[in-house]
Amino acid sequence: MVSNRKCITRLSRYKNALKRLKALGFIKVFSDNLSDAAGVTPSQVRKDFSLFGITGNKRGGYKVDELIEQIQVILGKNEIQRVILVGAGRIGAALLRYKGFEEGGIRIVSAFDIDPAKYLANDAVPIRPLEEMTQFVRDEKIRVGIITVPDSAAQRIAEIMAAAGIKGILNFAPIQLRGTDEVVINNINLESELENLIYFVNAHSKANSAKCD
Amino acid sequence: MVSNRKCITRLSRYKNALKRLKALGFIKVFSDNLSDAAGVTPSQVRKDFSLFGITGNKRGGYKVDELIEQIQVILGKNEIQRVILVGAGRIGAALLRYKGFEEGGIRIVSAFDIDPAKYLANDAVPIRPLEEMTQFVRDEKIRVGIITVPDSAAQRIAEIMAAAGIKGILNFAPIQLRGTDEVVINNINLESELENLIYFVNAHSKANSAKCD
DNA sequence: ATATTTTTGTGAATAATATGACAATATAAC
DNA sequence: GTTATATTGTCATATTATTCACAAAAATAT
Ligand SMILES: NC(=O)c1ccc[n+]([C@@H]2O[C@H](COP(=O)([O-])OP(=O)(O)OC[C@H]3O[C@@H](n4cnc5c(N)ncnc54)[C@H](O)[C@@H]3O)[C@@H](O)[C@H]2O)c1
Ligand SMILES: NC(=O)c1ccc[n+]([C@@H]2O[C@H](COP(=O)([O-])OP(=O)(O)OC[C@H]3O[C@@H](n4cnc5c(N)ncnc54)[C@H](O)[C@@H]3O)[C@@H](O)[C@H]2O)c1
Repeated sequence: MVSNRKCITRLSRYKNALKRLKALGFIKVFSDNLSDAAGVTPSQVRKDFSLFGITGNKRGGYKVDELIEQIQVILGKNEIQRVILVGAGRIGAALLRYKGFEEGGIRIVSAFDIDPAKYLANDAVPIRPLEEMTQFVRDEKIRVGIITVPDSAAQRIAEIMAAAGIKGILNFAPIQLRGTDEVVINNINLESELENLIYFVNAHSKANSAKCD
Repeated sequence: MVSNRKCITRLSRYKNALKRLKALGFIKVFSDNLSDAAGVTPSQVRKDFSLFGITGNKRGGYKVDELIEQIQVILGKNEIQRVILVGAGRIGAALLRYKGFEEGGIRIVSAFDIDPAKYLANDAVPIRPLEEMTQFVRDEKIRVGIITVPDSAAQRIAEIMAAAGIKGILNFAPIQLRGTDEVVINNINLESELENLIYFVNAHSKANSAKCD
C-alpha cells in the first residue's frame, strides 16, 4: 500500500490527463507526454508507476487504454463507489445534483438531514431523516460519507458515521476532524484555500514591488 | 517569503485553533497546547513561527490575542479581501451565499455569468454579465477570482481573469489550470478528493483483511 | 545480423520537510 | 538573591519526496 497522499492525487491527475490524451487520439504515451499533460516531471511519472507496479514497454511507452484501466483499478474505479451525504444545505445540494461524480463512477446514493423541510423521498438522490442514516449505511454497506453540515454539528455526525461503519469521510465543515485507525478523514476547508491563495498573491506582489526598488 | 503551501495551510489551522482556544478563555498558549489543538507537533509549531518571525516568551508562551493578530496579518486578514466569482451555477451560488467567508474577512463582491437568467443586479452579491467582468476587476482593483464554470470554459475564464489583472485563482473546474509567474492558481478537484479518500478506505480494508489471515 | 536509438525502471543522489535535542532565558519557588 | 523549572528558538538529525543518471531492453536503422 502506498500511503502518500500526494502520490494518489497525482494518480488522479494522470488518469484525467490520459483521458484527454485518449480523446486526442493517443494510443500510447511516453512518460514525457504524460508528464507534460499532467504538469509533473517524467521521472516522477515513472517513479509513481513503479511504486504501484505499473509497467510499460522499454522504448514502447504505455498503452493508453491499459494504463487508464490500471490506474482506475488502483483508485477503485472498476466498480461504482456508493457514497452518502449528510447536510443537504447549499453546498450539500450542489454536490447532490452534480452529474460529474456519477460519470467518474462515484454515486451519492442518499442524503440525510435533520430539517424536515429538506426531506425528498423520491428525488434522484433521496434526502432522508438523519435517524435513518445508521440503518441505511449498515444495510447498504456504505463506507464513504460526505459531511456538509454546520461546523457545530460536524463532529457529532462524524461520530455517528463512524459508529455506523463508515470508513472514510470527506468533511466540508471548517473544523479539522481527526482521523482514527478506523476512519480516514479528508478535510476540505475552502476558506483556508482562499487564505492560502491570498497569501501567495500578496507575497508575490510584495516580492515584485521589492524588485522594482 | 515562505513559499511552502503546507506551512501556510498550517498557519490557517493555527489561527482557527487559536480562536477556539480564545473562546475557551485562554489568554496565553504554549507550543504544545496549540500543537494539540491544531493536530501537529510542538516543534512544528515553533519551527513555523520561527519561519515567519513570530516570537513568544521563554517560559511564557504566546499571548493568544497577539498571536492571532500576527497570523492574521500574514494571511492578509487585517483588511477585507475582495474577491469575484465567475459561474453562478450550483456550486457558485452556494459559495456566493455562504456567510462564513465574510466572517473570515473574505468578501465575494460580485459574480459574473454568461446566462442572462442568472443575472441579479441588486442582490447582496450581484450577478452580472461576464462582459462586465474585466472593467469591474480593473475599476475595483480585484486580485483574486473564483472559477465555478464548466470545465470547458475554465481555461478561457482564467485567461480573461489574468488579462484583467487577477493575480490569484481558486478553480473548481476539474481541469488542472497551470499557474504562471503572474498568476497563482489553486485547483480544487472534488472528485479527485473523493478518489483519494476511496483509495485509502479500500487500501485500509485490504490491509485489515490481510491482517486477519 | 549488428549497431544505433529510444525509453523504461530503479537505485543512488539531492532536496524538501519534519522532528528531536538542547542551550538560552524568563518565570516561579523558596 | 539563588535555585529549580518550564518553555522558547534554532541547529542538528531523521524522514520523506523528488530528481538524476544510467543499465537493460525493445524498436528501428543500417
Ligand atoms: N456554502 C458554502 O459555500 C460553504 C463554503 C465553505 C464551507 N462550507 C461549510 O459547509 C457546511 C455547510 O454549509 P452550507 O452553506 O451548505 O450550510 P446550510 O446551512 O445551507 O446547510 C446545512 C444543512 O445541514 C443541515 N443540518 C444541520 N445540522 C444537522 C445535523 N445535525 N444533521 C444533519 N443535518 C444537519 C441543515 O438542515 C442544512 O440543510 C458548513 O459547515 C459550512 O461552514 C460551506
Ligand atoms: N456542483 C458541484 O457539486 C461540483 C462538484 C465538483 C466540481 N464542480 C465543478 O464546478 C463547476 C461548476 O459546476 P456546477 O455544478 O455549479 O455547474 P452549473 O452548470 O450549475 O453552473 C455553471 C455556471 O457557469 C455558467 N457559465 C458557463 N459558461 C460560462 C462562461 N463562459 N462564463 C461565465 N459563466 C459561464 C453557467 O451559466 C452556470 O451558471 C464545473 O466545472 C464542475 O465540474 C461542481
